[in-house]
Amino acid sequence: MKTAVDKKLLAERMASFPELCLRAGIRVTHQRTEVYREVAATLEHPDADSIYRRVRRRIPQISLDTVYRTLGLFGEKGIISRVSYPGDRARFDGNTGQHHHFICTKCGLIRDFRSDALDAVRPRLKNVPCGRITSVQIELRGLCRRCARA
Amino acid sequence: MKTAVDKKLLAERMASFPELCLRAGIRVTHQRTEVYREVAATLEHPDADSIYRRVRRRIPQISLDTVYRTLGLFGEKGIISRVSYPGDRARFDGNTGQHHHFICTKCGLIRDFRSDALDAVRPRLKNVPCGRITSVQIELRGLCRRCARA
DNA sequence: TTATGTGCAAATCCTTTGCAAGGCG
DNA sequence: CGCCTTGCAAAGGATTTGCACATAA
Repeated sequence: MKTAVDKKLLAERMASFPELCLRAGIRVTHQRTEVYREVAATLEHPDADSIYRRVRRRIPQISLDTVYRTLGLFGEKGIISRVSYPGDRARFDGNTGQHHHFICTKCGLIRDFRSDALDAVRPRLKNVPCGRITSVQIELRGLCRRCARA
Repeated sequence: MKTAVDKKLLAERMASFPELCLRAGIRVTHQRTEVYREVAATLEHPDADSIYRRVRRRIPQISLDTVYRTLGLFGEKGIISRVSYPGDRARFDGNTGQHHHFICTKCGLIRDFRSDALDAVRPRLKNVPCGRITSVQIELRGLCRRCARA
């Protein structure tokens, strides 16, 4: 299964990183750049510890708490998004565009997907008895192909 | 805002509890009955500690870990459902039927809702490139009426 | 009676925080 | 240079676990 982001997309994301920081009013540091790179480079929705381990390959002396602080900050500023599922730790996603999630209930795999059919649901939500709606996200749960086979 | 489940619905849920345990292959105990009652009685999606505090009014000597174990077990067996949102602890919901969630991004309020329009989306998901889909859940994020006013 | 469930206490895991030193703008 | 960031170490909070006793079936 494909786990790495397309090389060109990654390059674009990395190129826009200083701009993202500027708009967010935060400084560009070596640590932040590498944390962003790891989140932006994978389709796997890694947790904080995985990111820590991967970033250490480039910055051996980085500390786990810096990774946590950085991820929390990025999440707050909308530079990445934060995802969480019952019984699981927080996970992070470099894809901040409109998308939905498929979650395998057996192995925990999370996969982004887009769907025009699903996006079309949005206008139908006028009659839902809530306040002001800012986002619509659909979660599909089930078994991924690999787990379905087993 | 309404926070308690309709009396009649609660009575039905309590009446079906022994049956639910039987099907799940677990024993009916005083503690489990009261933990279930608290989750089944509220629309508020309480966390483990709230449930602990409420159940203690009926069983003062119950321990927090029993509440955790019970909630975890109920979640596994599908007797209640477990919900979680980024940066928040686990929360529990006595409504196991098909429904969706509205989440207030400011105050954390979670509200169940049903929607035929949303349910209609389900058949359109054939072409989503995932494995076998067992549930479709839609999450609306935004501001609840109270927060929108402020 | 016998497998299950409970309470207690301690452990574990994830995450956050205070503070002094370092580095970006 | 001044404020923002980092690393370290320690704290914090939620949740889980081992074990002996209690209890539902």
